[in-house]
Order: sequence, then structure tokens, then C-alpha cells
Amino acid sequence: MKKNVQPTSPEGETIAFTAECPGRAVFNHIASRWGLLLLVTLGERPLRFHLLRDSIEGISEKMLSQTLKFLVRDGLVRRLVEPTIPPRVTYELTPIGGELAAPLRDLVGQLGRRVPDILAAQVAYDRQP
Amino acid sequence: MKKNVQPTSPEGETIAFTAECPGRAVFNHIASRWGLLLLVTLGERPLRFHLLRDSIEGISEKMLSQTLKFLVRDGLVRRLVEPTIPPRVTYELTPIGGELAAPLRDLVGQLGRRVPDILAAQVAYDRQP
DNA sequence: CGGTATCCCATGCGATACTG
DNA sequence: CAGTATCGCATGGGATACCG
Repeated sequence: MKKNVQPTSPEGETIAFTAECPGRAVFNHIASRWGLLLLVTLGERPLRFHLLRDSIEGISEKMLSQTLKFLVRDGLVRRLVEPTIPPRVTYELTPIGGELAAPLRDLVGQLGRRVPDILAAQVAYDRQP
Repeated sequence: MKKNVQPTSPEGETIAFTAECPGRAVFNHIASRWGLLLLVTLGERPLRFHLLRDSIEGISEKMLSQTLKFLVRDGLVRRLVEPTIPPRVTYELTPIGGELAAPLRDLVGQLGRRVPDILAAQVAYDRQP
């Protein structure tokens, strides 16, 4: 039997996902270059398409659109259209998206606090051949 | 001024990273296909190279080695070598790695619990053209 | 404004083979 | 056992142009 990570309990032995299980696909959407950043950004407040693009430095419209579509399909993000002219589209986290975004905010917060330590570790690592 | 995410406070307005800041590179190591899975897996217990490979379904030795190297350089993972023959190499989280892995375990736990809801959302999404 | 379509290149990543 | 080296393709993803 494969060792791999079933989404078991908090105290379970293995935590991850098998290569083919549906959870793994969702996991990949989240653990992607833009997915995580998107969830964290939307975790702060709902945003419209262009504001989202401006808030996430470096993302192209294509990837923004594509990543949003995955997250909407997974039920983590909701797409709200006001049928004005021009249209006004807002994206916001669903309750489930919010649950998942919360630990990600923690992650980013911790990471931000630890950047100096990490930089120091990199310098130390690079010093030795 | 760019909107982008400085690693500010828990209650700060923006949370993410600018495209070029050092935190973003680390963030990308974590938010990669294998980085997140690796941190979660090592969050449970230290593991040797081959066990790690067996624990993370689908990872190749190349990507395992490469991703581990990034994480070691960032100071999130420690590499312990017992100079026996054959050598025995164990990887474990550093304290900083542990801090960052904790919210990721939460994420995976939440995700696991929500898989049924997510699957339902996907079905609903696919139903409408 | 909020996208989609197309093109195309960079790289991520797996497969295989080899090494200390 | 714990990797590195090389190869090659599939995919990610940026640039540009276009549409309702």
C-alpha cells in the first residue's frame, strides 16, 4: 500500500494525498505559483478583476483568469457580476475558501517575520562550497 | 506606488510580496508543486531520502533533490548525514520550517475535510455551460 | 471593463543512466 | 543509499491582439 498522504485526521500518521485522488488536484490549484497568492489576497477583501491584477505583482491577465476559474470551479471563490455597462465583476472567497485562506494568511505572516532569518540562512549556505 | 503585498502585520492592509522582494522567492519555493507537500510531510517526522520519495507520490528523485536543496538553503529544512557506508541522510524541519509547516498542516487538514464539498461544487459548476 | 484566442518561448519535470 | 548528469518533451505562462 502506498504511503501516501490521505487527508486523515490532525493526529493521523500520513497527511497528504495520493497522486490520483481528487484532493490532490485541488491541492495543486492552491499550491501553484498564483493560487496561493490569490487566496491570500482575496482573504483580505473582495476585489474586482483589475484591482486583483494590480494587487498581485507579476501576474498576467491570462493566468489570473485561468487561476480564478479553477478556484471558482473548486468552490473556493465566488464570482459576482453586476450587469452594468461596462460590467463589474467582483471575486470573493466562499466560506470554504475562507477556511482554507486562514492558514495561508498565517503562513504569509510567519514568513514575513522570518525573512531576515531566511536571508541569513541563505548567506550561510552559500558561503560553503 | 504598487499595491503589492508587503509582509506586513496580521491586521495590515496588504499581505503579499512584491515581485522582486526576497520573501517572494522563498514563497515560490513553498508554493510550488512539491515544496508544500514536502514541508507537510516533513512536518510529521524526519525522513530519509528514499522514504521521503516513497511518501510523496509522484515525485521524481530529481525534483525531490532539487526542492530539498532550496528548502535547506532557505533554512527551513536541515540535512543530517551519518557517514556510514552506505551513507544515511535524514531530512528534518528546522524550527523556522516547523513554524511555516504548522499552518500548512492546518490547510491540508481543512482541505481533506472539505473534499466532498469541493467535489460537489465542481459538479455544480460543470453542469452549467 | 473583463475577459478570450493565439502564438511561442522558457522551464519544470520525468526518464534514464551513471557515480561515490 | 543518496544522490548528480544529461536529455527531451510537455506544460506553464508571458505578449499581443481581439471581443462583448
